[in-house]
Amino acid sequence: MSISFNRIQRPVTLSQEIVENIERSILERKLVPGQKLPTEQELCAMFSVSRTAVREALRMLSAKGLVTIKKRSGIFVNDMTSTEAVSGLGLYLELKFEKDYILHVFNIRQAIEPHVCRWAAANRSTASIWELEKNLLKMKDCPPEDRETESLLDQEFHQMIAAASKNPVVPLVLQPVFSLMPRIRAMVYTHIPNCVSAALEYHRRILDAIKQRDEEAAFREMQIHIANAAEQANEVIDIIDKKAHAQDEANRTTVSP
Amino acid sequence: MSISFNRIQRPVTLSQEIVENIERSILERKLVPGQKLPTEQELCAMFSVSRTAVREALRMLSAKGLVTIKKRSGIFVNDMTSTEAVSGLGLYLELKFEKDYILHVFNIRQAIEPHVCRWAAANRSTASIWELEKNLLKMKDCPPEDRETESLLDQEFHQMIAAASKNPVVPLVLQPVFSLMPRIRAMVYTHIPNCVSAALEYHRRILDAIKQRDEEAAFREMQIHIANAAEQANEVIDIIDKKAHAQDEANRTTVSP
DNA sequence: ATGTATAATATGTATGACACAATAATTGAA
DNA sequence: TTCAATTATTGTGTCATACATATTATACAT
Repeated sequence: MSISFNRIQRPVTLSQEIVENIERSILERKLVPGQKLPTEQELCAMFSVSRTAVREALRMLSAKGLVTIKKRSGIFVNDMTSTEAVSGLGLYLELKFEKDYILHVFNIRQAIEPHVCRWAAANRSTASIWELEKNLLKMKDCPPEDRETESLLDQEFHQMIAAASKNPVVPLVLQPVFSLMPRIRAMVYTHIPNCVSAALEYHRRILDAIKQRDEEAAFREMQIHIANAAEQANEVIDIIDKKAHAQDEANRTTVSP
Repeated sequence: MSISFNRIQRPVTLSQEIVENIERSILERKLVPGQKLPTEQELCAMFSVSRTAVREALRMLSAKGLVTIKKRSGIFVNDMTSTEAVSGLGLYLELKFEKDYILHVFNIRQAIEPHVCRWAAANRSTASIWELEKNLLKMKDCPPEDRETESLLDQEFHQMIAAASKNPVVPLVLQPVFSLMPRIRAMVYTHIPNCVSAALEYHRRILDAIKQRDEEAAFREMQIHIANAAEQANEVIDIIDKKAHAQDEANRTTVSP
């Protein structure tokens, strides 16, 4: 392995320095969420730099999700949500995704989600039960051919359980999984166009367990649900591999007759 | 609860549009990592906008980690790493951290890491074994009073196991956990200044299991290791709570004599 | 071929200007 | 006096221009 050195960028740009400065202020709670920052002009004066530098710094901060720029109104410290915090993940996975992520994702789901479900059973509020019931109703009313909606509801169900666990780190941990699922589902549907979803029944049993605060049942039912989904995913992988293989054969025969 | 709607910012700024445009090109692989983008001037011409708009767009893209701006040289499409992808997480957790995250993090670690360790035992390469051995040696040589280094090595060990699992989603999933651990460790050390770490022994047993490809043992040993760490963490929580309580009492008596 | 000096290039920063929407201030009506 | 409509002000969005300075390429000398 040949190591490589990165170029040394000695003098940081002004805008970066401004970014770091403001970022530090936010981290140190000198600037609190919702608070309005000084105007561009004032910032220019404070840092003794041009508006160019200040504006570029503010754009970077907004791209990072630390501030919100309200057009022609002002710059405000943003109350970062977990969703924004992991927004970069979506882009990353969009770029790096490949088909064997399907198995990897399901392995992880099998490991984590039953536990999360148990915690949900232990800590769920009545409000979350209500939300989950609503979700189930919507799924019941969803026409079987409307895959789009069904996927959304399925995802929502699992995310609501993550929230119901009352462990604030769980949604962060599961974010990569949830980011990848739409793509995985799309792949499943393109290769098994007329697969039938049994999500509704599984969700019903899971919700019942959570409702009754039956931690063991919640764990078990979620385990069963994910195992079933994983099985489906495995079938898809097989089909994709077979198709790829067939394609390969076809190519070989045409290339070297 | 009165809901509130956020203002709709219809006319997106020019720089935003440019960002979306270039972002799309990167996502569609029209621009590949390492590739140099046109110069600012050329981009101005292509989009028919001022240099201001282009520059602000480029700054946002660089803040998002999609491009790297080399000073006075050019703008290059960045090959996003998973670390960059979740860089926003660090900021978020810095802002949101509170003491009960300790328990939440350990709950999650108990749920996930044994599984990850099992996968590592199944899929580990000889290279990863070597790396893990090196880590263990360094930890053995680490003086017990050097908490800083020990923490780093401990974290490294767990991250290396995550990598050894050969599941590319695992490091992403565990990122929030690893982001929080330094802070948690710092808290432990401030409240139990002379606690003694038994990490070395546990790590030894874990590595042995992985080396022998003994999946069950790997699972079990990691489970034991994390359970032990969680126990310590619980003690710390107790101590903190007691201190807080004592402080509370003190305040009460001084305020209302 | 290697190293140095020069020129061309691209980004970094500053300044000034103006459009336009959002807010604040003012005015007018009930 | 209170509320609504109008006007004024403010602050951001965008453009144009200029120059500084570091990087890269070119040419030249050794």
